[in-house]
Amino acid sequence: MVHKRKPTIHEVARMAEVGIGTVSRVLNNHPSVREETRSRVLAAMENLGYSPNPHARRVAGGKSYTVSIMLPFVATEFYTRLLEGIEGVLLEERYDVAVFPLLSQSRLERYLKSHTLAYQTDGLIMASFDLSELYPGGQLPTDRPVVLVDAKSPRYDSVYMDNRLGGHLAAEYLARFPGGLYAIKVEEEIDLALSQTVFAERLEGFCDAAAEAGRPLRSGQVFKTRFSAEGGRLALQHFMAQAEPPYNIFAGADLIALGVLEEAEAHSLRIGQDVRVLGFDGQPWTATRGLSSLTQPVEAMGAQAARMLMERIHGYRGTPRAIRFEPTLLERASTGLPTPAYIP
Amino acid sequence: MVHKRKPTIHEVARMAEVGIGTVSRVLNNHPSVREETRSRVLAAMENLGYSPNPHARRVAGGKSYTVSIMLPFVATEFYTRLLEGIEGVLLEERYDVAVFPLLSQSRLERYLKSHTLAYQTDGLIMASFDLSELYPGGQLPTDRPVVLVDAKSPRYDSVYMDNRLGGHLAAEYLARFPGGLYAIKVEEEIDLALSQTVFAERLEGFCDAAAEAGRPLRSGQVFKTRFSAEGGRLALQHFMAQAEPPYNIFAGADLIALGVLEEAEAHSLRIGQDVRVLGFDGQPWTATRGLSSLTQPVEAMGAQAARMLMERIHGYRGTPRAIRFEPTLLERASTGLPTPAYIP
DNA sequence: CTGAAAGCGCTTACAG
DNA sequence: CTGAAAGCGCTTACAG
Repeated sequence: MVHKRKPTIHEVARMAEVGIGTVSRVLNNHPSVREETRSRVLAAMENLGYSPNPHARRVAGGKSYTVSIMLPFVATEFYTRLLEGIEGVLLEERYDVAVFPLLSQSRLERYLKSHTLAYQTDGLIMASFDLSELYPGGQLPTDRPVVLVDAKSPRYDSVYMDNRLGGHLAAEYLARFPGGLYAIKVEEEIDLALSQTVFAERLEGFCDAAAEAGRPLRSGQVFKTRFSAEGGRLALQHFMAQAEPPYNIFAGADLIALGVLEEAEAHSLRIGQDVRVLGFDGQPWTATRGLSSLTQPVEAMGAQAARMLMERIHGYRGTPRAIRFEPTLLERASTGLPTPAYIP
Repeated sequence: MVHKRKPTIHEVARMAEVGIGTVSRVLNNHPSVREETRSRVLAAMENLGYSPNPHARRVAGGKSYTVSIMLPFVATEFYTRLLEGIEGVLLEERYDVAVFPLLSQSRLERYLKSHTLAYQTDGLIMASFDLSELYPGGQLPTDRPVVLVDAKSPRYDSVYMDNRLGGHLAAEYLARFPGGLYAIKVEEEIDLALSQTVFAERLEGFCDAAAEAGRPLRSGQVFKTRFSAEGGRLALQHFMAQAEPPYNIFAGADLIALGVLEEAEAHSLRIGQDVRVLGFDGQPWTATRGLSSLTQPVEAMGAQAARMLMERIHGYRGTPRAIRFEPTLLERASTGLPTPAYIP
């Protein structure tokens, strides 16, 4: 496998019989290129298997055509889906993506120093960090455009989920069923200022709405655990030691709800009757497990954030915008919906 | 805060009263620069707050001065520590680091395509992937140097931990105590070919050595769970339902061992007597919890991998090397070692 | 040991 | 609409 040198803009220009300036113009979607010329250049690129050298573009143009995404080092499906959404629109815009999993705050600071890669990019998407806690004034030490996702700030464009509303919907829904109301409180062990509050918000919404429905939760009806399926198992054990079925459980997250399902099965409790459990997130796998869940359009949130960042990069200067997303309750077998007949 | 343009090599040259070529030479540690000249240039850089533009270096020199690290999107302390070790030596060598959390195989392939950032780097460190499963022939589609860490391959330099030995040591140690021998099997849910086998290896080593010691494990003495502290709690519950104390438990990972400790406390079992539990990893926090553990020099493994990669980048062409690291048994209160008196 | 110059692969006014 | 040329901030033979 002999590696011939990558073709450059010059070879493309020669083959398309134009100047290199023109090639550069089609590369950058410059409007003033005749359609006929453009397609000739495009054909030459295709033919040669040409792709522009990003480093050269950065030196010459002062732009990097890449965007940094900073997210907590927390390997949940949420971030996988979020990245999927973000990268989808960025790659379409021919932008590259550099992901920076933040393992600690010292890392954030290093990343933002001028000589590192992260700083050399054209914009920044930060996920799940409360900036006002990280920096006085809530302003990052960068002059590049910034968009927050799964977080809010008066200073930057932000895209966030209304987790409290999700908790509300959960309580209103579960309160309709016979039996006790229960909730699982997920402890967030993220250190430092990288604290997240999503689970706390969901639970608050749940407790508020439960009280409004005349069904306030006592402490025995809330079980605290870390984020794991096994935590859901422990929770159901705990509730079973307190009272008889049926149990109507708001798990706070799909993963936890999965554990509740597993433990219910181990005790031969009837799911959807003795135990009703409601997750949160709407992970793809909940469908096959028949798990009811408050679905989040995570990919859409990511895409939205990416689009707003592109607008900023392209020069938009308006005041910071905040886009709120709402979770949707999806009923399935785990809260009693009959399993639909299989229709081929 | 007015942003003045970053100083370039020209300004440094002028201030140091040398040519730009000389500045470049000290930047690259070229040997033929007089010591007096070098320090004059260094002083000018310091003075101006100069740092080289990495993109320009990449275009001009054809090198990127950055290394890609690919690792599974699994947020355990193991990877935090590994990165710490890798970045330590890389940053010292003035190399930048791009981290690529691999969320799926399709991502790996995209990353390795020629136009993306990952491909533009001078070398690649891959953590925890079994290459032979990912690619036929176990060879990555890149001509850059590659080093594997927490993995092995006949084709590339690799740095790995002898997990089986750790299991052995655990069994030999725990078999000395009165009471039954137990183990926790951690299920690895990593999808696709991104499968990991570390936990399986630890357990195999444990079971082999237990059998050799005349104490083979029956199926009731092994509990299967996902990677979570709550899994450790369930495990102890399970063992308690099988037999009376004492229990000598090999947890397979510190996080799981933590759950065992928590559950033991909840049942007022005496830790170090009724329950002896041994973790794996040697996480920093095990010290304060008095958890005995098989410690892994994770940072050292990372550093070793980084050094080997730098050698390759600098032109070393020898046959692939494999460096094996060994875990060390660290005794603490959780296996009965008396808590040491506090010495101020 | 060191300077001047050519060159890396692009972008972008400047003229036409 | 498009070409020729200057320039981005470096590296690296080439001469001294």
